[in-house]
Amino acid sequence: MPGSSSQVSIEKKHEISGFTLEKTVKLMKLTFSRILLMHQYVDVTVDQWVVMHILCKHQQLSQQELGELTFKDAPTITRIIDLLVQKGLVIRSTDEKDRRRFMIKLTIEGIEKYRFIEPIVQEFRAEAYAGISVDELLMLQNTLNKIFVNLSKQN
Amino acid sequence: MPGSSSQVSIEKKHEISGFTLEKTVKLMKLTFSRILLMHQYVDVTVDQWVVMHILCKHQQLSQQELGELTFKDAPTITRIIDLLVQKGLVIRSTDEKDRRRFMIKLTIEGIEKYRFIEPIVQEFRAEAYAGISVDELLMLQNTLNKIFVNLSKQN
DNA sequence: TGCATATTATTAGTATACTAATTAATTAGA
DNA sequence: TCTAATTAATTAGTATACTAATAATATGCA
Repeated sequence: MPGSSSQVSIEKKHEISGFTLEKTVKLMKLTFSRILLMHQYVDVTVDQWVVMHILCKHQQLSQQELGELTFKDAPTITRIIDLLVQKGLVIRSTDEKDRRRFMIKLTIEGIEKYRFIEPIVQEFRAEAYAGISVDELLMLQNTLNKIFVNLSKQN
Repeated sequence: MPGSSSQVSIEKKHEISGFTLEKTVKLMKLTFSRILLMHQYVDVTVDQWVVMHILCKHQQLSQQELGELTFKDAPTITRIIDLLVQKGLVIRSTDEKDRRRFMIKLTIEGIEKYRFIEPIVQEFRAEAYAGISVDELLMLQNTLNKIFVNLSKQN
């Protein structure tokens, strides 16, 4: 019975909650965080590193741009930048064209620290994705993007 | 050249960071949280609801068991339970067999509230997973589990 | 041109996540 | 039986996420 089959599929579909997604992300972040902690030279958190990663890629960005690219809200960006400034890893300077805006960039020390951490990240990813083919990871990416797009329509 | 092909695949694999995973989870949680906020009767956060969900499924659990099943750490469980007790949604009672342990269960009100929220969750999931087949979601689940298992070996 | 509206960053408050430490209770082993 | 080791929950501290509000600045429109 086609209707019965469809009903079963819908119920099966709804069993798959965000729980698996969330706990996997949590474990990834937790593991990566612990790996960072093992290096004495490393004094940045996972999220601080994410910000540094984006800055290294783009050279200089406003806090707003940073927030968009890292998918973090403004107050959180402000706080992360505050901490990175304290650690001497980024510089916050005013934008000549807009006095409300700050431009953020990595210091020399920030770039060096980023470069030190990068291979650690690669190592971590190799472990996380061990035994998973590129095709499978691309499919994962694809499905996640579908979910993201679905929910972006809501916001 | 076989070596060259292998090298390209490895590089491609390492571009896929946890970023897509994390931002999707964040958007899911954020969207769900906003949907909950739209209902006046609902005064629980996403994470509080997750705890209630597990309690409804298992009737009564220790805090430790709750933490394991929700993948949350002990201090966080303590705080969430504190808030749920304040809201009159769960009861915390001592375990007769072990005086260090508390047993947690939903109140009548807690069960009612859970029942009220459940269809909201289903609705949310339907939106998040729109246009995604059951097979694709199962593959998603499968890949996530592989990552989880990979990293569980580290901890 | 002037003012209403929008924007950028910050502050404050609440909730959650993680580490470290502590206390009281339980377990394991000599 | 006694004690060292382990366990369950809590407290404290730091970091991040989200909402709401605010002040200063920029933009849009009459």
